[in-house]
Amino acid sequence: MKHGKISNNTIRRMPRYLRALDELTARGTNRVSSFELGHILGFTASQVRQDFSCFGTFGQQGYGYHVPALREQISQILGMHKGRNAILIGCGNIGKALLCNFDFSSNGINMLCGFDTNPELVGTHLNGIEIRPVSELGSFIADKVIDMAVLCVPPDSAEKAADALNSCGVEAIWNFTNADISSPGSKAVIENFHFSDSLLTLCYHIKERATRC
Amino acid sequence: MKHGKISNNTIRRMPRYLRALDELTARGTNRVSSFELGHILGFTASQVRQDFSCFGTFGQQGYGYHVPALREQISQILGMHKGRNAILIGCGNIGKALLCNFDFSSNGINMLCGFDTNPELVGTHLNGIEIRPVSELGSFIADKVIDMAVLCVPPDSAEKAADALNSCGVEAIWNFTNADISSPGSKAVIENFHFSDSLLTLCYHIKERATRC
DNA sequence: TAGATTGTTAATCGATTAACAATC
DNA sequence: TAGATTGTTAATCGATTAACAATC
Repeated sequence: MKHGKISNNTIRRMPRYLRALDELTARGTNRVSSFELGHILGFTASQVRQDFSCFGTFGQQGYGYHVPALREQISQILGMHKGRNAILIGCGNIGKALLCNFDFSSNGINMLCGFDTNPELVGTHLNGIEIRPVSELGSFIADKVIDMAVLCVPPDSAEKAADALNSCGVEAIWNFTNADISSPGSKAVIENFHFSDSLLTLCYHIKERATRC
Repeated sequence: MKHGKISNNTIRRMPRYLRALDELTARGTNRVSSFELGHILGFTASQVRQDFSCFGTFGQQGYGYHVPALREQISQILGMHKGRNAILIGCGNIGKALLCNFDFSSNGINMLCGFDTNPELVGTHLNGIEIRPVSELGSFIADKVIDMAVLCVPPDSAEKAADALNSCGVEAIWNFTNADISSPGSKAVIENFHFSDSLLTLCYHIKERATRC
């Protein structure tokens, strides 16, 4: 699978292709053209082909793309078969909702355990996942490969928690703290998930629409 | 406040400026240059000035920007003072976490009530917000202005729920269903919040990093 | 074979960066 | 006044779209 530097826009479109392909599979569709796939997602056929061509050649001239094969290719591109180990820090409302609700395993993630400072939570299980005391974080990570930490602590503890994870050698942080964590020496990849950024964007569009009418 | 067509990238940067300004305020900083503000967020000074210039002139030559004034301007741009009315559909784990956890009011949103089909939830309150039966959705909306619906139903009910909201004249949908809702006749603005898209992007970066080493 | 559709190269469009006169 | 920093225009860079030869 060739590739040089892939643009961020292209990378962010890959999970959307995956979702569209799953939808097509659910409908029993076996074959799709770049035009049709683009149409589902609101992209041009050109863009679809351009995106895929960054990673290799997955289609067939005159035919299009075989849905199950393309889905598999994209899932490879995204590294979904790697069985990444993850932990979750901060088992308050959001952390709890993620542990109980989000299907980590179908996205290729093994959620090993949660961590919290609250003694009432420590020792309990959420959706079969044990909650451990944050004090054990270092020793827990020490003898394992932890690819990802899902960070759900309150905003004011975010920076400190991120530093701790960085020094433990965690590869990636999925940041739900609503604080920007930008530890200067940070080596981990950070994916920020800011609820209010998304909400405020929506508010802007509501306002714009109102002033146009 | 002049403006023509603002690029999507610029709009999505506005909430981040807001967050950076709140951080500066918390530190007691009263004045900031485009360079400093950009530095916090990883943008160039040029980009910061270019972004703001889409909406007007908020700075002062030789001085920079007055932090509280700029914050207020951005909050105006985003329409945060409008007191938008919102409802939440689907009070399962994610819906519940949002109702209990997310500070709607500090983002200028009045969360009026939740809706669910589960008779055990109907009539209860979450964080002081009443849960009503979905059957009452139409009549509830009928005599009010509902600017936004936060959609937290299971993926397979997403399309149907979105259609219902559309026909009630809801302006905007904040979509947490992990399904793409793209009702062709849809007039509402839709902001998708897909957990797995974000997670898979992170997985990609982990994989890339691993293959580079 | 004729029709369809790919992968890729070239053209266009838009967004970011650089430069600089204006001015606080 | 001298220094700093804006707002804006011009230059560059990158991403999207269009076109088309290759070929299933």
